[in-house]
Amino acid sequence: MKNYITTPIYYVNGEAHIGHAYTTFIADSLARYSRLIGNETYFLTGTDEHGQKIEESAQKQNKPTQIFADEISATFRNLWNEFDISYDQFIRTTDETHKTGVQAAFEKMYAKGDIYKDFYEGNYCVSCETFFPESQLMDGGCCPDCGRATTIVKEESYFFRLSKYEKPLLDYYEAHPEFILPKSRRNEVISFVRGGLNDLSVTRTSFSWGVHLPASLNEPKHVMYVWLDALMNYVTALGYGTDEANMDFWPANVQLVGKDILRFHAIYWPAFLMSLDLPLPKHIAAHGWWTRDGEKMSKSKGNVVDPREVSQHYGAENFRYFMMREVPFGQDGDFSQRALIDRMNSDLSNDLGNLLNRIIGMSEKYSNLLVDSADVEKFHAKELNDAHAVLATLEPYFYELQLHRYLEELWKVFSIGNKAIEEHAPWVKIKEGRTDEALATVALVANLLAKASVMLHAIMPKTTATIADALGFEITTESYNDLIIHKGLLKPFTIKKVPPLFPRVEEPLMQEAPKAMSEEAPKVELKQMDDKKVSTVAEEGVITIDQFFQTSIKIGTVLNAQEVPKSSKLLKLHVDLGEETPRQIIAGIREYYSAESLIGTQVCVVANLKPAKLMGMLSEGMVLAAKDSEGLSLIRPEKPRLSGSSVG
RNA sequence: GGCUGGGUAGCUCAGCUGGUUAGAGCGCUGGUCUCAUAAGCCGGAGGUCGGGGGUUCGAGUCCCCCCCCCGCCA
Repeated sequence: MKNYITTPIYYVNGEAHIGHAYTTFIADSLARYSRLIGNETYFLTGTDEHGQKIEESAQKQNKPTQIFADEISATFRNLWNEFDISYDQFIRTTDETHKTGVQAAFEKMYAKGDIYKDFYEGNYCVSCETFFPESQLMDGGCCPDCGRATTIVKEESYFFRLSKYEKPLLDYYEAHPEFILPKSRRNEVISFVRGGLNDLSVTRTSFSWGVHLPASLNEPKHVMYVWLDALMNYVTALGYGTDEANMDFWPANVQLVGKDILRFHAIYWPAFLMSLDLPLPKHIAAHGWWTRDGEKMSKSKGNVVDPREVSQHYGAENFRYFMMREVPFGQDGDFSQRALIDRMNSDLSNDLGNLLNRIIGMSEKYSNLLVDSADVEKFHAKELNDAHAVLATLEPYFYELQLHRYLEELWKVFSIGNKAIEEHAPWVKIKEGRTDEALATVALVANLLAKASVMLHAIMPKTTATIADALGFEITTESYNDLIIHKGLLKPFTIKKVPPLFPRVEEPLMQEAPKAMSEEAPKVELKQMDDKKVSTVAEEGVITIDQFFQTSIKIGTVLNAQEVPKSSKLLKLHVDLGEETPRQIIAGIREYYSAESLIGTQVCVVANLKPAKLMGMLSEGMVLAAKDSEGLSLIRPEKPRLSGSSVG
């Protein structure tokens, strides 16, 4: 079977970040898995280098555009090389073969009548390389995507008849429910297409850094729209429009994209392919974003995760394991050193690494490091069966891109191993003279580790190669067939003593990201939790003194305060109300008060409010504050009072 | 505002077409072994399944209303 896997080509307007790494890790894992199980596999990545933005960035740096593109492109390629990404080709849209291929495609679409010449007038955002209709612009004519100013551009342009493909696309989505993954994204695309598709302007005359139109059209002023240019890379890489050398890999099996560029890949791209009479890829798979410590990453906050830095401190494959294991495909993930460390310690050190050490230790003591599978089936048929049952369930997860589930299931094999050792206690058997039984248990675990390593190989290629080496075999398609498909066992071997593969990590190894106070502070209405209660109690806006005193307001001293992750509004406070334990109060005041500034100060707290959960945390009270258009002001005692003093 | 998806243990989530005491991993906690990376194994605590109505012999699972969160579109 032929299997073609692609990442998007990355735009060379900035350096690689965790998002690029994530996409590439997934794609690499898919490619490695595909090769392991014996598929003929082609894995493509590369860089997208055309467009006005690149031209301008190069000018700013006073560099020829090509040199600028060369440099940034190289940073991506170098990073992937450092990460041992197993790409078969690194395409660049400035490659001559690519340009030729795109021109061939353009010619074909034109000949078919899918591309025609007209005029385009509209508000153009240089940064996003996109025209926006008047109705979509923000105040002052700014771009709805990036917020930068747009300019009115009228230019001669060629158009692609996207409207013609509205119906065929909808039919295709309908007939191929697995085309767009995950499903939630599919709904978005369908509803977008149902809203109607306009023809797409696919050439520009306002700049020149792009693929020129085919000579046959004699249009030297025009260059191609970057997205037409860029999307075509997936087939020009296989030789479309040139030597066609690898076109038998088309259609692609999985084309990975970030959720931000799904629309281009799920609408424009299949429409282009239909126009070219090429089959559509099996899956367009959109993954989510990463945040850090619950916050969006941005350069201005200085909390961007540098994949190189993480890998230097924690190990590239550990990082990679973490990303694959932590997040269901399509969902956003959160990177934190704590989460990474927890994963490494509990999954890698405790379950996997320690298990290997256990059998190294035993075989050294009991059999001079010799491991023989001869008696495994005799004494451990059950464990072996259980493990094979687990291994047999794994494959679909990979095809569904559910790598986190894949790994979760795979880990059951290590659990079987750890339990088997416990249950059969080889150290006891040895004392009883039942050496063959003890050694069978060791051999069982060696085989479990071997099998699991094979299945983990796509995610952690180097680490699993080390394990395999220690267990006297090599991870290849042959050993996959032998150990997994045919449920074979390891030949007798001498186990190699290796130092712990995953030393436990106790403390964060990297400097923490600066805790950014939300500097943009969007004006959002604070949720007044008790608005409704007050209004129901207060008929006609008047209450009795008794009703008022139903509310217990007390003076509290803030002992501790910290930002609530994933929330721009909330602070978590620990407030002393003179009770045995301080109250935890989640207060929506973060936009106006920093956590530090509150510690040690006094506030007024509604003490008998029914506890409520905010962002999953219990809030045992409400801090009183006054609010107007200027913002929020906490109500505080004029002079310090004892914690717990009542107000009224 | 319109349309998706979702709100289940401290955290991250599983729970197919409604059916015994609602599950997993991590975390917490009690116990225990000693081959091992203070790892492993066994046990435990912890959930009015967002709220309210309804259908049903029976609802986390179906219907209606409401609240909240993410996303897409306006």
